[in-house]
Amino acid sequence: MMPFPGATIISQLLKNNVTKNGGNEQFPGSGGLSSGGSEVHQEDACSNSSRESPQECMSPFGRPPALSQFDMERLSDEHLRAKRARVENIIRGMSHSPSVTLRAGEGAEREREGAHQPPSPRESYRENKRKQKLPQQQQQSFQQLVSARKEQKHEERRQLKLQLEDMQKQLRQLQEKFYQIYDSTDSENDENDGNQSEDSLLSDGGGVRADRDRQTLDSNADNDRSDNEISDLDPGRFLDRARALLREQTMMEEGDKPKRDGPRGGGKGQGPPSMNTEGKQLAETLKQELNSAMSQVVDTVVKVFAKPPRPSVPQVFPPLQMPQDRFISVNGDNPNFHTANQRLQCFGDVIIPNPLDSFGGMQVPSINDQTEALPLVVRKNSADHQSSSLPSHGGHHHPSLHPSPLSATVGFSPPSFRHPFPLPLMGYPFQSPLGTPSGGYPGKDRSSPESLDLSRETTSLRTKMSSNHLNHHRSCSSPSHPGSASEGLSLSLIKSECGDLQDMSEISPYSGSTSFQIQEGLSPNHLKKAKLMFFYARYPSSNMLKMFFSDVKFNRCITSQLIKWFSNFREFYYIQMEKFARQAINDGVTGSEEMNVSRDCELYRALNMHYNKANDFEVPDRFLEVAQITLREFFNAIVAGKDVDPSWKKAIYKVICKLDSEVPEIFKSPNCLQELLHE
DNA sequence: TCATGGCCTG
DNA sequence: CAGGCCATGA
Repeated sequence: MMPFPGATIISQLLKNNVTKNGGNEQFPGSGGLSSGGSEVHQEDACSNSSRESPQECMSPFGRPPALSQFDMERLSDEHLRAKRARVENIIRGMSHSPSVTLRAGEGAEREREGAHQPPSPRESYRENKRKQKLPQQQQQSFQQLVSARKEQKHEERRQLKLQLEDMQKQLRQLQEKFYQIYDSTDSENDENDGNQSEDSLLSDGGGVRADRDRQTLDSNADNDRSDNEISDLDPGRFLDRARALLREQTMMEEGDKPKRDGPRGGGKGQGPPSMNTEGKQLAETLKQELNSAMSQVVDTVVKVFAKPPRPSVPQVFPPLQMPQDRFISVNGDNPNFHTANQRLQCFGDVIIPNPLDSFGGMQVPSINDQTEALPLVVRKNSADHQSSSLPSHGGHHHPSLHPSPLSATVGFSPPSFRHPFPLPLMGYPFQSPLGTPSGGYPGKDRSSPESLDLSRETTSLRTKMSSNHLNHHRSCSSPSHPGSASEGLSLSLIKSECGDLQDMSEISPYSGSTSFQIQEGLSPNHLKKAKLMFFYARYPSSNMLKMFFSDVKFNRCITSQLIKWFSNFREFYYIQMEKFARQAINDGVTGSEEMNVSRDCELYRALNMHYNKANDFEVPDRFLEVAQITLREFFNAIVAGKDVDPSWKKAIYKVICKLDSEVPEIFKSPNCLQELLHE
């Protein structure tokens, strides 16, 4: 509703009626409204009732434009005035009727003292509601009435209220008049009419919220005669009907008694032709329309008067849950862990736009069909040929070459990286291009480091993007040609590959620094390093881990986590072994010696994908041997039916754990990743 | 009792 | 990959 509904609504209501009536008819009760007072006898009662609670009329708003606006409207149409005068005469005549007076008085009485008769549940609820509102309204009003000017406005609003009350009374009287007409024509058969009109009075006197649908329902419930069609008819048409009805009534009273039969005299069957049904319908519909209009007006005014003094309703503005709470709870006692950016990304359910989104429409390389023909495990005699036939040694993969169904999922990168470690992970020398290797690694000859970061990350990206597809065809044999790949890729792509690493670099105050620092947690790079170490050692001891992760401040938790990592690595490793061994058996392999593990076979690819996803590390040959041994162990055990024993794998584990080789010294360097991956 | 590994599950 | 649970061995 608008800020000035009290007045605006009324005029609007009347305007609508004028419009509906084609500008020729006027709302019957508007005469009383326009006069600024009431021409009816109940004026005193109405005034008293409204003055008794002046605070109810107060409003913080300015002077309602109702009167002037209204008068303008009235004066603008002389014709309407004439018509209105006619109706007012009727009303005046009605007001002398005892029954009308009584009922109108009851209406006023109700406002003053409450209902003498048991009110309908709806009305009693509404009245209680009103009474509950009063104290707050008074309180708020006194706070606002600090100046005489406001007092004046207050008075004006009260006047408006009075007018509304007058209008209400007149409408009631009009209603009553029609009920009377109806009663006079159909008195003996309609015992419900009294209650009906009473209900209408009760409901309209309170100004319940104007709900047309509800009123229609109520009307239908109260009265079976009510026709759904009727309640939807245009009020203007009913005003016409009302006048016709009145004319008819007058003529009937003056002249002879008309016949009660009529072509449409069905239903209750008593009454003048077209009077019985039409009168009922008219009464019904007019009642509803009046109720609706009155309820709307009164309710709106009351609502407007009541609303401003109560600025804060708790239910309207529930306290916002501050995201900081969640942040604190998430990060516990280490609020310095995240930068502001990081904090944003920590709001688990909040999607933060990040550079990774730039992949949205990106396309990934398609899967090479040739991979489907790759042997599960490379048979002894054919291994070399298979290997040499692969076209993509150091292959160039151009991401935009082939659109693929994968593009949809690949492009949807996770919006945030969840740090698995509760403690700060600062200072780990990840592969930042700004970092410089400090460890003197007497390594093999490497390719020149220029643009190696870019190419390496690009290769990694390529791998990562296709990581969902095990059969993705790519170079398996030689990670020593990484520099040739696609310098054209944008930096954002490269950054996306770093993904979690990038997050780490963003939050680390030591970002770009080569200085080492003992860390209190394991970083993603530590994980990567551990995976590479797995190529040498499947069962590293805790002491060995401490040696190779010297940049980590070891405690029980860190050790357990590292051990757990290797345990998980082994789990995956053995699962793959068993899977491929069973598959080989299903494929008809009869002897374990038929199986070789080469860099071209699927088993190796699966393993490499897991431990060396970026394929930027040259897997030692020894690992292939161990893998082959493991595979054959599984094969033999399964063929021998040992897998019926629930602990049949333990024997294999015993064998495999002895096959660990020494981890190269370079892994002891905290910068080993940079150095290793530069090869 | 602790450390470790395996298994299962989310 | 991590957590929980259990079994095992020192």
